[in-house]
Amino acid sequence: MADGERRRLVRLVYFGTSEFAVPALKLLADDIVLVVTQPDRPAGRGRKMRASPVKQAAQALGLVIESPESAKDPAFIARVQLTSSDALVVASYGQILKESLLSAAVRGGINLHASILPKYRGAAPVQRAVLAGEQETGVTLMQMDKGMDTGDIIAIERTRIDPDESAGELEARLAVIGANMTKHWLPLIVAGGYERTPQNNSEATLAPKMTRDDGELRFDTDAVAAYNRFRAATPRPGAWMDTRFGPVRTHSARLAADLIGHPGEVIAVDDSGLVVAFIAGSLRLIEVQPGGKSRMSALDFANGHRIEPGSTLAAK
RNA sequence: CGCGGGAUGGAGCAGCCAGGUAGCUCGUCAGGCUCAUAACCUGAAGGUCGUAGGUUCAAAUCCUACUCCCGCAA
Repeated sequence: MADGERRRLVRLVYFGTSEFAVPALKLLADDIVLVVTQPDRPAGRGRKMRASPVKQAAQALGLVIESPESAKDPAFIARVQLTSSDALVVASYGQILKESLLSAAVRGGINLHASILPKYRGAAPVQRAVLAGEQETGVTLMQMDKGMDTGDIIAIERTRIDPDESAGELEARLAVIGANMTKHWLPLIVAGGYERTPQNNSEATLAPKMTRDDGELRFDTDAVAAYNRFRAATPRPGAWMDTRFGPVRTHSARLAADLIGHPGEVIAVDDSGLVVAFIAGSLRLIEVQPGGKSRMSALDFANGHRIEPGSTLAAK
């Protein structure tokens, strides 16, 4: 019954933490001898301990799980060496892997990254690409080295970014694309016959983690930029506006480029939402969430606060 | 015990601080207007004011406990 005792043609150690790493985990599960993910952390209201998405998925698959506080821990590295695996597959794990750890597997560390490297190296490649208004992105499979997302490229798969796609939706798509790509390439990698192309470091850009402040939609910014920001911050860390009713989260919105008004001005209120002006255009708010309340349609929000066209949402 | 907001007809809110006829914007239903309408006009239905206790002649409103929801911070 013990999965670890079944004879395997390919032996993988899988490093991952976030939702992005789940599809590949499921696709490769038959070859995985050990899953490594970040330890449970207090999260959410009441600071209850919460397991990472990868941990939850791994548990459901009945896989062996390790959650070292630090991946640099010599004892942990020793355990990875004992798995005598072919490769370490890494997807949004959240910690730097030392060279001594990477060398614990025959083919070293193989990383799945959600951008077209060398663009958007770092923690938030999908969100940053959407924020920048990119029309195309992709996933890269690469040979890990000691740097952050600097290793040699093995394969890249590109995809178009839909103009209305949120970072969350895009990331889910990329996760599936990346999972299939990894599944396809891994046998070739394990066999050893694969080409690597060094990254052009002069074209590299960084994609640091998005903070709550990165999600603020300011009325005095360009409507297109604000819409990109909304898409980039959805669902995390969340887009919000500072209004005269306090902070209001924006869960769903669309660009209304042809509706012009003073920044913060309410252009229209109807069944299709609440249109508020930015610079050179507007956003149609569809679903919002005032502080301390549940999410609601923008129309309900407008009804409750008697928001009428011509008034402003801007904080004084 | 991390900080804080909230619970009022189907939805979103006001009323509470200075206890004493349940209000607003929508939705729903009926009728009217119109070639017609998701538009407009008129009318109607619909609430044990989160739960349990307490104070009071009287509690949505004051006091206590509890349940549930949410924002922030991590």
